Amino acid sequence: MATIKDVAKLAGVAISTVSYALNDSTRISQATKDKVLEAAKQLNYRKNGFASDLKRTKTNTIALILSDLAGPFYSELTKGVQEVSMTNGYDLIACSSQGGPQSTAVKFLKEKRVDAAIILAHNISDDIILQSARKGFPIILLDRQLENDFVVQVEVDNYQGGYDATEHLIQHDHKEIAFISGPQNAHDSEMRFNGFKAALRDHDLIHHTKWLMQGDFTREGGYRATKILIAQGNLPSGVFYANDEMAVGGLQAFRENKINVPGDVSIIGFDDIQLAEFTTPPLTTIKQPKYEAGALAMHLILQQLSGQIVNSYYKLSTELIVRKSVK
Amino acid sequence: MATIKDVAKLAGVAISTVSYALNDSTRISQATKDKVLEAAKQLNYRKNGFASDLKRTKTNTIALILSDLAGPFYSELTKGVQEVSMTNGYDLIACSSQGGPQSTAVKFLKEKRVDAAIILAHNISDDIILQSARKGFPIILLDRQLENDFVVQVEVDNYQGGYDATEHLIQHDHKEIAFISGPQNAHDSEMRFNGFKAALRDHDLIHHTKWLMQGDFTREGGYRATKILIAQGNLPSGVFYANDEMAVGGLQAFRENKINVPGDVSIIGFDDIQLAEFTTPPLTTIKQPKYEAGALAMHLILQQLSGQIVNSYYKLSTELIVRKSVK
DNA sequence: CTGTTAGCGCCTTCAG
DNA sequence: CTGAAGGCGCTAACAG
Repeated sequence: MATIKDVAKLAGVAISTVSYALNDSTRISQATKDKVLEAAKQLNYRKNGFASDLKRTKTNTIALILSDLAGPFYSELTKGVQEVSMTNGYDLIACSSQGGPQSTAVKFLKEKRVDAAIILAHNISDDIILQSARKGFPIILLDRQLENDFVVQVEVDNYQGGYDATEHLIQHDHKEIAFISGPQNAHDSEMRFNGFKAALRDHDLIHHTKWLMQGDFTREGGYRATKILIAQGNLPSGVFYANDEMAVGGLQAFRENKINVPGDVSIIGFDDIQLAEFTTPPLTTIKQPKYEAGALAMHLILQQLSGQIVNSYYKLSTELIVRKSVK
Repeated sequence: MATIKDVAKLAGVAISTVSYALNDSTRISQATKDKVLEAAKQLNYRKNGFASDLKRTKTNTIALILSDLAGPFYSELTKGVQEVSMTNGYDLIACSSQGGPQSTAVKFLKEKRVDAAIILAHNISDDIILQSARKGFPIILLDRQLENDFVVQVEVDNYQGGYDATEHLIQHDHKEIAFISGPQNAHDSEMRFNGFKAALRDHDLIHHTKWLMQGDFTREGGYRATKILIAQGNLPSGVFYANDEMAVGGLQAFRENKINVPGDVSIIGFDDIQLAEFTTPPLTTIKQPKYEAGALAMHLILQQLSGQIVNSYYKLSTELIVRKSVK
C-alpha cells in the first residue's frame, strides 16, 4: 500500500506538498498539483483514514447503534438519520449491539472511533452508556430515560399513544380489554401500559390482571400470549398489543382458533409497521413518528457538535391509524 | 480526553507498561495491573481506537455496504453476515452508498478504514470497486459480475430462478406471460429475464415485446407498469415480476381495476420477502437464499484474511415457493 | 517484570 | 511556493 511518502518521492516533492496538493490547498501551484495527482494515481495511492483522523482528532462520522442490524423495524428511522447526516456531510455507520459488551457497538462507543452516537438498542446497559458519556461526545438516546449531562433523549410519547389506543377501543364500546406487554423492563412497553391504565381509569373501567399478558415484542411472543388468552376461555372484547409484531402473531392465533377479528374480538397494535396494512384484517394501530425521531436525533447531534447547547429531553407525538381490526 | 500517557503518569509507570496492562499481557504483575486499571478508571481513560489500528495496520472490522441502510430487503442477508462475523470476533459495520462518490461507503472502500468489504449496492460503480480492489483487501460482490483478481462474487442463480418461475406459470397452463423487469442495467433483473426467455423457448412459446415492461424494483414501479399493462387491454394470463416489491404494487393495481388474482391473472414474484405471505392472495415466488449468501460471503472473507485462496465465483440456488397467486 | 524508543501515516506550523 | 520537523496516541521490539 502506497503512502504519502511514496507519492512525494515519485513526484519529486516534499511530503507536506503532497498533503497540501491532495487537500487542494491554494498555496500549491497547479503544475505541482498535477504532478502530485499524477504520481498518486500511478501508485494507486489511497490515504489512510485513521492516520488522518488521528491527526485531526475528529472522524466526521456518526454511529447509529441498533440492537440488531437485521431488524426490519428501523428502516424509517434510519432514513431520517441518513438523510440529515448526508446533507450535512457527515458519514454514518450502523453497528449492532448483538454480543453485549463484546459487540461492535460497545467498542465504538467506548473507544474514540466516532464523533457521536445515536442509540436505539435495549440490549446495551445503562452502565455502558454512562461510562461512554463524556464532554464532546454527544449521545442521543431513543429508547430509554437516563439522566446524564452528556446524553439527550428523544422519546415518542408512548404514554399518550397507549392512552389513545385504549380510548379508541373504549369508544367502540369495548369494556373488557386485555394488554399484551413487551419484554420486562422495556421502558416503552411500560409507558404504553401506563397510558392504557390511565385511559381505563378515566372511563371508570377496571383492569383485570387475568387480561394482562407478558409478551416480548416478537411475533411468536404475541402468538403465544394470545393462545394463553384464548385457552383461559372467556375472551375480552378488545386486545391492545404493545407492538404490531405481536399483534400479527395474535392475529394468527385467533385465526387458528376460528375467532374472527374484528367480529369476535377487536385488536389494536402499536408502531404502524409496514406489514400493518397488509394483514387480514388490516391492523388499526398507533403510528410512531420514526422518521422524525431519526431526523431530530441527527439534528441535535449536529447542533451539539457545533458547540450549541440543546435541551436534554424531546418528546414526539403519536398518531392513531384507523384500519379494520377494531369494530 | 485522557491518553495512555496520563494514565502512565498517574500510575507512576512507563507508557508501555500501561499498554501491556490494558491488553492484559502476562508479562505484567497483578499488582501493577491493578494500579494501572485503577488509574485508568480514575481518569475515565478510553483508548483511541484509531491510534491502535494505525499501529497494528489492521482494524478487525468488516464493512457491509448497502445501497440504502433504510432498505428493508437485506435483513436476512445481514443476519447471515452478522452471525458469522460475530462468532469469529470481527466487528461489522454497515454503511450506505447513498450519495454516490461522496458516500460513506465509498470513503470506507477507498481509504483504509476496514479490513474487507461485502458489497450489495447497485449504485456503486464498477469503477470505484476496481479502484479499491487491491491485494490484502478482500471484496465480496453480491450483486454483479466483475472480473478482477481481488474481488470474489457470490451470486444467486437468477437465471435458474427466472427459468423456474416461468416454467411454473407454463405448467399451470399459462401461455401468454408478461415480464416486468427491474431497472435498466440491473444485472440480476437481466439474468432473470434470460431465464424467462429460455423457459419460453424451451416450451415453444413466443415472447411478445408488448408484454415486456420496464419496472424499477420498487412497489410504485410495479404498480405503474401493471397499470400500463392493464391500459393496453388484452391482458396476459400470467405475469412474472422481477421482484416481490413490484409484485405487491402489481397486486394493488389489479385490485383497483377489479381484476382478480389469481382468477383473472396469475402472478409470480422473486425474492420471497417477508410481506409475500401476507398479501392477498399470498404471493407465489422464488426464494433467494439470502441468509446463506451473507454467511458465505463472510466466511470467504475470513478465509482470505487468513491467507487462504478462494475461488472467485460462487453460485447459490433458488427455490420455488408455491402460495396462492398462480392458478 | 518494567522502561526506552522507534515508528504507524498523516497534517501543519515554521522557516526558507 | 516548498521543505524539514514535530507530534496525534498507541504498540512492540529491545534492553535492562
